[in-house]
Amino acid sequence: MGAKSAALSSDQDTRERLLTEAARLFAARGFARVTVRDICRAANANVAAVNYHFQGKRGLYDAVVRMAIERMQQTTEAAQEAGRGMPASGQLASYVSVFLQRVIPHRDGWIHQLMVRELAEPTPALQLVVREVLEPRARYLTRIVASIMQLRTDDLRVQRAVVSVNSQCFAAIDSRLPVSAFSPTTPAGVDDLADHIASFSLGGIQRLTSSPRATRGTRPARRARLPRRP
Amino acid sequence: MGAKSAALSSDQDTRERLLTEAARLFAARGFARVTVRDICRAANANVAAVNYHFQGKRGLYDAVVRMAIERMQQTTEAAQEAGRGMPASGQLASYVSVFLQRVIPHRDGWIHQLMVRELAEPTPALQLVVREVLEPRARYLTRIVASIMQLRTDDLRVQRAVVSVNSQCFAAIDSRLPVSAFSPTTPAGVDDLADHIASFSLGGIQRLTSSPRATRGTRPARRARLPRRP
DNA sequence: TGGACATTCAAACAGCTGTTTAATACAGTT
DNA sequence: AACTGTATTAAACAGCTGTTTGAATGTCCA
Repeated sequence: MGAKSAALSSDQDTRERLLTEAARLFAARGFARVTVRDICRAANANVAAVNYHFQGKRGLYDAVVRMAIERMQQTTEAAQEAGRGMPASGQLASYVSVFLQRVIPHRDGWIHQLMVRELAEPTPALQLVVREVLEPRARYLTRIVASIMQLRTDDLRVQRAVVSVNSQCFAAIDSRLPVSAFSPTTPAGVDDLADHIASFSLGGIQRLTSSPRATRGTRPARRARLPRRP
Repeated sequence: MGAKSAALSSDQDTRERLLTEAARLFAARGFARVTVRDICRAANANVAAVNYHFQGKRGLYDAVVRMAIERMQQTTEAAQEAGRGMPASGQLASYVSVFLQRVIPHRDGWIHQLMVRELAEPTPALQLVVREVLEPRARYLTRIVASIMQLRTDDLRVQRAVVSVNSQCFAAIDSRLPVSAFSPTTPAGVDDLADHIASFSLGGIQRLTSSPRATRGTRPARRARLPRRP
């Protein structure tokens, strides 16, 4: 290989520097708002380097997404590992906790910023993320919830409960809205939040299980037919 | 006014046509991926029309966002109206139901597509959306939840519960992921989903209320000042 | 050494971007 | 009739976009 071995701009080679800076920039500003020249300037590389190493801007982006997927898979694995041997409700709490502890603080930030953007303007890469990360996580959670509710994993009530849990986790990740008491700053705060989500969710699941339909006595009458515009 | 009265391309004038097509396109593809020329072609208008009527692309986008805000405020109002006179738990269910019924089906789709994109790459307009739509909704929900839990509205447990409820509603809106049993197609399906979210949430709230201390030793504490960002 | 190879570089390319311009058309008023 | 202000138009503008080029590097192995 013809690397310049040492000296000069950095100790990692150009390809790696491009990858690092591209991840940071794509996450921070989105695919369309980052120019190849931005990335190359940040990575101390020539404009042509992106095309040389990644066959274009899109190729570089795909490489970044693939990098993100790997990291997310590690998180999935860790979250499952932490609950091994526990009862289902403990696994749920454990999953939520590990998930938040890993994702909220530290510097994994760029990954989820990137994912949020990818969801907003999906590229072919999104399909890969869904299959390799999101679906496995959902399957794992589904097994847990089904176990708690003592229902089949393909029961609609189970699948809805899973989404209810998942959506809370995602809300905790979204740093998009400045609002929300869902943005803890300390590790203890993250633990607190994880406890809340797990507890809230277990309560919700319990309610669904005990009364497959309807709410306590406080049925909201029959639904007021909504008027209003088409 | 110097409109061509009738005939020709359409019966609404250029300004309105631009607004309509811009809303559709911005929602479908995002701000950066829509060109002024795209919009003008779709609206049968000249390229310069955008600058003439809206002082530029950004001005047109702002106008679209303002349009979206108005519609969303109507939804907020309707959701609150529907629960008037009910007990708090009924108001919660009612809020969720009206919210979903209005947002999920039919052709309000562009509004929330637009919001998702705005969240992903915020413009100065986002601040307006937060203040005029999101915060009022959150305040209303907060009053309801606080009433159910019999706690102050500024109690951290209340605010977290509100986010838990809200995040489920947002998940139901997000049509971004093909996945999820959260994507009903019929009005009855929407009702079902609304029931689920309301029920799940009431269960979660109940659990939080009955066990003030979380599942672990961590204390929800008395009104820990909410961690504001520096 | 000298050729083979991978990598970097400055420069140029073609294309699209939002915006401006200056000319024109047309309704209503005087 | 001429004047006025609004609205539309085709054409051009300046700037940035991702990508390509062809020459110049440096490194390794025969």
